[in-house]
This record gives sequence, structure tokens and C-alpha cells, in this order.
Amino acid sequence: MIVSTRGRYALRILVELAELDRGGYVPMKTIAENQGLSLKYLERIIPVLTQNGILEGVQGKNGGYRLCRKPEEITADEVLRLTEGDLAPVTCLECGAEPCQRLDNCRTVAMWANFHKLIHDYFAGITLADLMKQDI
Amino acid sequence: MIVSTRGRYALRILVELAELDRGGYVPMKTIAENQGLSLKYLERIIPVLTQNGILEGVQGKNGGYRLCRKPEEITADEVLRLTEGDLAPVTCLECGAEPCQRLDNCRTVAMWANFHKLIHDYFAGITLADLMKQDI
DNA sequence: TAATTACCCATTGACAAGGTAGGAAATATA
DNA sequence: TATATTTCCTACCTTGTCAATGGGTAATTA
Repeated sequence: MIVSTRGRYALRILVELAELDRGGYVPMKTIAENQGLSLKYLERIIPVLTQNGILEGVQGKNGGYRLCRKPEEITADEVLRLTEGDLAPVTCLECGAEPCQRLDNCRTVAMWANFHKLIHDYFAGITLADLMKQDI
Repeated sequence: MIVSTRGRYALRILVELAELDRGGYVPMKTIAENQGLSLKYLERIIPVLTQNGILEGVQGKNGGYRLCRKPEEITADEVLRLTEGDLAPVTCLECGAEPCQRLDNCRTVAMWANFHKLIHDYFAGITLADLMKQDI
């Protein structure tokens, strides 16, 4: 399994927020209830989205969250990178991995690198707006 | 990370076996040394390959392993399915997963299902022969 | 008989996944 | 000002998987 609940829930949160958008802030409690997810767990997932210019959060009554950008301008790749890391298919391609000593002799690294690119290209081509329209 | 050492080592074992093929059996000790892998660990990975028509093993002196088929006839997808499972990108698409109750309302399932297909199509298009030639 | 080789099973240590618990800080409204 | 609401923050917990290792047994050849 590549994508854990963090990434999946993050996308569901964002699509739901986009759909409920009336210009104001939507409390996470509403999202949690609509999506059947634990509020506490969502609170753990959200900070990375607010800290990276995807969401804006406002505390207090009538507070909640709102997208910082239009749904067409937020890609699945961006969200998954933030919540899941760089989606590297194998450890030796992960960011910060120590360089493999067998790289020059490795018969498989090209396959993994191409696959890595395939993954990013796929998700980079999908925006929240596409997900709202089910237009994939 | 999608592909663990099981799948990666399995592919490296098979490519190495294909390259060393002189018609006889190659002992796993040779592969382990050439590839810098633990013999004990390889012994844990191999049974699924012998039990599924990829490898043939012979015990005793001059024994070892040999491919059951030509490298052109063994795809990366087949090997990864055996060693890693079905490579489902999310749990709700895994074989034997209980059906998701939100399926009809889920904005993201089509994205995951398409991605799942993309994965299989990619690896199904790569054979051991391609890996030997670095022709990917 | 000895060496080699595959085969089999149990165990282990580290780490991540998927949460839960308990509260503190900020804000609008009565 | 008091209260309800909501985000924000830190710590903890349980379960399972990864990546091996260890200790043997069975088969085969020289």
C-alpha cells in the first residue's frame, strides 16, 4: 500500500471543504461528521496543510478552515507530497536516502526511477476540481 | 514506499540468475555474494518463486536454482504480485478488503483505481530480459 | 562419509500506521 | 464578562509489518 489514511483523508477533507465553500470557514467537526472520520485524527493531519499554504484555519466560534487557493490550483500530488512524503516507490529513491553503492551495476534502478516519475505525473495531473467533478 | 526489499531482492535474484544461466543450477550462495545480500534472507524470499512456476530448485551438491521460463516470459508485475501482494495503492482496493460503504459517494476512488491500473500496466510491460538489457 | 545445497520454522528489534486523551489558546456571541 | 465553540499542541498507546537472524533438517553428489 502506497497511500496511507493520512493522504487519503487529507484529500477527502479538501474536496469536502471545496464543495462546502460559501466564502466562510467550515469547522472540522462538520467535515468529520460528513466523512465519518474521527475529529481527533483529522486534527493531527491538518497542520501540515495549514503550514504549507493549502488551508487557512481560524480559531473560535464561527471559525474553521478554508482553502487558500482555488480547487483548480491544488493538485493531488502537492497534497500527497505533504502528507505522505515524496511517494518514492523504493527506499533507495527516497529523499535523503544514502546513495546506493551498487547504483552503477543496478539493473533495476531505471525501472524504479521511471515509475517514480509516473506516479508524480499522474497525481500532478489531478486537481481538487477534477475530484469534485469526478472527472478523472 | 511501495516495494519492500522482498520484491526488490526477488527481481535482483531473477535478473542475476538469468545472467548467470549456463543451463545448470546456480546456488543461492553465489547470488547472495554477488548481490551483497544475506543468504538467510534470500532463503525466505525464494519459496514463493519456486511454488509459483518462476524458479526451480534442486537440493544437494551442484544444486541451486534455475529459471523455469525464458527471461522474456517473466514480467516484473508477476514477480511483484507474488512477493508484494497486489500492489494496491490504498487499502480499500486491496484484494479481500471489505467493501467501502462510502463507495458511491467517494470522490477519490476513481483516482485510486486508475492509479492501480497504471501500476500494473507499467510493470506488466517490463520483463527480466528488459532489465538485463537495461532497456527500459 | 563428508560436503554442499535447498528447505523449514521460530524469534527478534525497530519502526510506522492509525489512532486516542487531555488539555490550552483564541474568538464570537449572549 | 461568561460561555460555547473551535483550532492548536503534546503525549501516549496498540497493532502490525519490515528486515532480518538463528538453528536446524532433508536431499544429493563426489
